[in-house]
Amino acid sequence: MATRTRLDHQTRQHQIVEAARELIATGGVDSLTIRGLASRVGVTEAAIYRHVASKEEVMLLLLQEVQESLFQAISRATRSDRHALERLEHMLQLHVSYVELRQGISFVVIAQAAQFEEPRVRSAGRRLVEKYLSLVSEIITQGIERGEIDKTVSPDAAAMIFFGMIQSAVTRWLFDPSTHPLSENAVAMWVLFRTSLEFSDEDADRHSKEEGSD
Amino acid sequence: MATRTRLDHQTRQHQIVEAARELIATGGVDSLTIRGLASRVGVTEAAIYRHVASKEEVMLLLLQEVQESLFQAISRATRSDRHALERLEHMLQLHVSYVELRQGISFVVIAQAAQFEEPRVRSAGRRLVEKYLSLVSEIITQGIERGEIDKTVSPDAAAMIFFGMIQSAVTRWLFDPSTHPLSENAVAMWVLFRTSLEFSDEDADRHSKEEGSD
DNA sequence: ATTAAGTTTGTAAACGATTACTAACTTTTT
DNA sequence: AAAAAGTTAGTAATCGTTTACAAACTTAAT
Repeated sequence: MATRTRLDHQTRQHQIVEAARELIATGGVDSLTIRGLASRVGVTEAAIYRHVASKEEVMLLLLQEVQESLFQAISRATRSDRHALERLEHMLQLHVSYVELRQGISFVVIAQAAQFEEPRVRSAGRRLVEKYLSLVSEIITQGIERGEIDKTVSPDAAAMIFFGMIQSAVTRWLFDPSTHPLSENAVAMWVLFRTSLEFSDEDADRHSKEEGSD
Repeated sequence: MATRTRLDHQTRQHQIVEAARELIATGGVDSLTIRGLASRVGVTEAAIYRHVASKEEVMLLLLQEVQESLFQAISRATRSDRHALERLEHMLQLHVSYVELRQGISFVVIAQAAQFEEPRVRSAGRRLVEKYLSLVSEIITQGIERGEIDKTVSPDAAAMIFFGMIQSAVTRWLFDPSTHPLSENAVAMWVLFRTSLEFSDEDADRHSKEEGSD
């Protein structure tokens, strides 16, 4: 029988990133230390450096992991065969579930990256935010082209409001999760926000046309 | 003249809080250290403890200062003789100016307080957010009562979107101030968001006073 | 098949630097 | 004189990181 105790490099690195995520989730960014990582992974501090160059790299890997897992989580909402407003609502719901599952780690990591001095960490955080905004903005742009969203809507501004809705909901939720349920607040905001994306009643005849290719 | 030493004490304490603000503004929350405070105030580290019990108290005082200065900054927009939408727009503008002036420390401090373990710091941050939301919510409620805002609007949800707009604008701005001007993005979002507060065309009682000036 | 060399992954122990904070003493203010 | 506010000098603890070394496994040469 082969010995299973051996773990390859990538697995360990992944363990480290996961440990980083758990540390931050339970104790905030200040709880992310090499000692804490070592303790949680179950090895010595020096062993951490076998799989990671520095604490800064842990932060970069974590940022990368957050980006991948977040976009993975909301990917189901981006199928373009649905109505734009439905996609956005679904996306909001998936995003909220993701935040709850990961205990608001994305918010904390982004806020931390924004005050980092180190350019690589900063730009990793910046790219994450910009990529998210682009995704939302694209859905809205497509919705306008298809006549599902009012054409006077600025896609970029709408994307920022969408992102901001999640930020404000998470902020409140981080302070007091029990009295500020995430999905409840998110839904309440969405109900309001979607009215600004929908058509005014003046142009109501156009929205009922059948969708045609090209 | 026999000036009270207590007043001097408060002056020094105020210097310390201001130094804390500057440290965070330039280098993030990690830059807030007793050593850094002492260096900026121009005294030794031990002298800091003559006016402040602990670093935690610095954080509490800073939270308090942020709350006072923020509400001071936006107070001009809360005069109830104006149209609710005008008040909100003015408030957004004043808030944005405040963030620019203080280099976004309100955002940073709130995000930090949200991940603090210490209950006093946490609840100080929570109260700040809740007080802000209440203020916005009240303006909207008043606007509904006066018939200036659609009565189907949920004041609490609208307040959270309002708060979220600032958060998303500041987030982007912290990452890249030059390419994401704060007020520009804020105005773009406001233009969109206000449409969800205004009346639908169902009630043809057309209010033709957009500016409201006499 | 055995041996030799190389790689990977771990350890124990320490590194210098920095953290928040304190005790004891001196200076300044009232 | 007494209180307030400053200093010097130090604490123990923790930080990220490095060094020296060893066991385990892989590969190559004999």
